Amino acid sequence: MSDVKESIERCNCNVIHEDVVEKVKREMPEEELLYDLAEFFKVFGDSTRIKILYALFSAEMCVCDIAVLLGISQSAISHQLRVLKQARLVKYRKDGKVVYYSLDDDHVKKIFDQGLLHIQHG
Amino acid sequence: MSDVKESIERCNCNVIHEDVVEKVKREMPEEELLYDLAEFFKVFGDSTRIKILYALFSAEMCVCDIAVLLGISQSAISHQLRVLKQARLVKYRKDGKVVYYSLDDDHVKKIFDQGLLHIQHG
DNA sequence: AGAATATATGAACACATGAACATATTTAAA
DNA sequence: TTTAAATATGTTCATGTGTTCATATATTCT
Repeated sequence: MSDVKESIERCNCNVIHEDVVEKVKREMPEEELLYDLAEFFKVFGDSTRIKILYALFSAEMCVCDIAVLLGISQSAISHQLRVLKQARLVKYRKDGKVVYYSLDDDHVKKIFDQGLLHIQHG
Repeated sequence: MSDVKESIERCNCNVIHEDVVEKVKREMPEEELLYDLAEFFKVFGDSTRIKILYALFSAEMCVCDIAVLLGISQSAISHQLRVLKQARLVKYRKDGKVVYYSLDDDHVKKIFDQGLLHIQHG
């Protein structure tokens, strides 16, 4: 029987600090959690969605208001609201034909603030 | 002369809460800042980069170590480290042929923690 | 100087993604 | 029950992105 570990992890270089790699491997969260985290941040990786979220920091808004505010088509806004909804970042309330969206998360503001701190290179 | 504002912002719906839109418009940060913020979060929107950053939470590592740890090619790791470097999230130190990477930001951990809090739906 | 090693880089390819457009759905009013 | 209005959804298209492969650069060792 050949060594499994050896066949899986192959690298074209030799400087492997085994102790460091093992230590880090033990401290790393599960693969799936890190995947989910990346998916979560992917939602923030689009300026249209960022703008929508920032708008909702100020007030609850209907789809049309957001479209007018940002100068983007209603369809595009609706598609992005869907993404934000799936990520459980916004919630909505219906009033007749009009759908009002608002924030559904406390962490977003903190995350954005930390991001801004980094950008304004602190 | 036609009204400029009118020609720019056109929407196929009529339910526009002018007061809300104006209020939000005043409170919104500059367009460019929001764009930069989206660009910043875009860096976190990839699981390979998330893994690299989490690895560096535990220890300084050379490129090869990271490649072995994550089971990803040296080339791919190097490309992603470049992205992280450009975002000023990691720094490096050369020791002969070996290049050691480490974190260059205090906000990342806080941002990740907030992200995890959201995921583990709090 | 030449060989070997660690990392970086360029090009190509497969895949993901956002916007536009057309259309469907839902609700209210006539 | 038509009609109109607000929003949602499906499709298409152009663009962006991550990985691989090949190769370049840099550094050490002989």
